[in-house]
Amino acid sequence: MTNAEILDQITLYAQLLELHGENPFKIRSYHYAVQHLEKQDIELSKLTALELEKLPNVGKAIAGKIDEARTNGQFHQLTEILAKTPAGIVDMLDIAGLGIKKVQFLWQAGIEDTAMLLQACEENKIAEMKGFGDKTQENIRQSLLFRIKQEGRYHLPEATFCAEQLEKYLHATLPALPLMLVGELRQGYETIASLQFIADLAYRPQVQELLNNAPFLLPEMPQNSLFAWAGKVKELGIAVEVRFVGQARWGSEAFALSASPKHLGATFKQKTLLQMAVSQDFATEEAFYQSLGWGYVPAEMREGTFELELASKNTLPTLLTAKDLKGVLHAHSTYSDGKHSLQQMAEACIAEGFGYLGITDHSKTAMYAGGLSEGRVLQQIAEIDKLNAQYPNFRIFKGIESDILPDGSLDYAEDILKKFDFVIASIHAGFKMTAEKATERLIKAIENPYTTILGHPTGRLLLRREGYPVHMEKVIEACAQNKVAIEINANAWRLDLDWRWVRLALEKGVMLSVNPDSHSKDSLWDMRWGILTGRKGGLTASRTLNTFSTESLTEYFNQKR
DNA sequence: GCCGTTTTCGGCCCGACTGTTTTCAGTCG
Repeated sequence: MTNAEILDQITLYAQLLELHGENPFKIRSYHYAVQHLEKQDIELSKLTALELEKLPNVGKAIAGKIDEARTNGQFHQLTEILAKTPAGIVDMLDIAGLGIKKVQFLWQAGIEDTAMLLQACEENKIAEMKGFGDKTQENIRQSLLFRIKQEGRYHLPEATFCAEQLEKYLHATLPALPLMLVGELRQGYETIASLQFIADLAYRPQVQELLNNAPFLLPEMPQNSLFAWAGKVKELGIAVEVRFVGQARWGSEAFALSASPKHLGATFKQKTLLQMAVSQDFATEEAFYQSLGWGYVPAEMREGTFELELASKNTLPTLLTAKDLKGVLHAHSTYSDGKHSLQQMAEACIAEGFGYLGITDHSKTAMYAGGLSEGRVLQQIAEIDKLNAQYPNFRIFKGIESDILPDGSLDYAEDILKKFDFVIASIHAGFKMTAEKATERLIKAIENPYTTILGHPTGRLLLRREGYPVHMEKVIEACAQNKVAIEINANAWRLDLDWRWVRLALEKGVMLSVNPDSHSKDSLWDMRWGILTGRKGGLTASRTLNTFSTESLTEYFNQKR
């Protein structure tokens, strides 16, 4: 059992205790324990019961629950309290804008699930309840509608994990099986509803047999069509489809299943691309594009927009790949809310073959994340100097993720700001803004001479909350004017800048930076999700800040300052 | 429930923001 799974159980238990009116101090100690354990670089499932008890903020009671959870899957106190709580109430705890107190109140009022809650909102009943009001009701309604819209969608890492699991599983028995990921995951969308593959038709009986017996899959009934296997991944529920295709038509089908409707519907000599592809047998997608006299369009780019013209003129760019990246910008350490020390982060980057790390802990306003006071900034800078002296072929850049304050200013005075090599400016609080206000706030931060990179421009959390509304054209224009790069925050919950804006940023001459926003050394390669996002928008290595060599990046930072 | 001790009970208690209120409760990062 992973740390996250164990800690999720403890957090849920604490929420339920609060819902049932337990002592607040007791509840707080569960939250404290989780908060501290999240930052510990240890594997909970590997510690002995005695070692667990010795951890800070963990005593006999919590150690016992962790121990039971990892052996039995769930500790019995959680099982019991869940049995006393309607499932719909537990579900409500996840809705943005609803905390324990409000859920408690709704429960007492007889509203026991989200369907009832939505209906009550539509009937204007929530606004009339004590402690609620028009705005709260509307916020709840919006959260519920957002959830409904996102239902059945998954973040890239979990979808990718399932896809890789399936590939490994089939190849374990059939190493030579031609199998290819197609569909939305291959196209690199920010969230995923289903996994699609094509497999060689000649292997159909064996593959169907294997899939029907896969311990992690649930076949759809009735099953076993002649051309496809359908089902879902048991635990996650994500849909899976494997289509059987002969080698002769492999390219035709791969193409038909790995492009957006607009790309498929684009016309070529009075026919759509889809018609062109399926009316003939193409063994490879390359052969299909060649038959049009076009360059090969990578699956991520097949959106039916700018790529069509570039393909027809054979001027498609060579897209960014993982091996182009020379370093990591935007990472946190134990100075703020990261899990690993500055030195551990640096050494993890060295181990991955990177040439530099731009460390960017939170700034002082981000109290909840242990943001750095001026004193701590100076301390960190001193440590960076010391470490840099130790590493001959590696460089730590002094950075900060500075909060953009409500008025658009940055978080430190000039004497501190000028000590950094670079500054990522991000909004972390005060999301309730009109698009005008948000745009103005961002532009003021972009115009600050110390801002090097604009961090996660909309603040969205995929499948969880919409970002603040932004007039993105204006923000991109301001970045172009002020030579500020824009981050593609590669955390799979963000992927912000959205790929739909990458092209405009490139056209305006804005540099992009694929940033992992790492809070531990294990998440440096979250950058892979950002690479996908960039590729969808046509991002190339030369326009990506962290493909620069250490020397070029130093020069870039110096010029900016 | 955890911690720390003047060692077995008493103290623990973020802070900005929002939307309710009419001085504050609830939420959230």
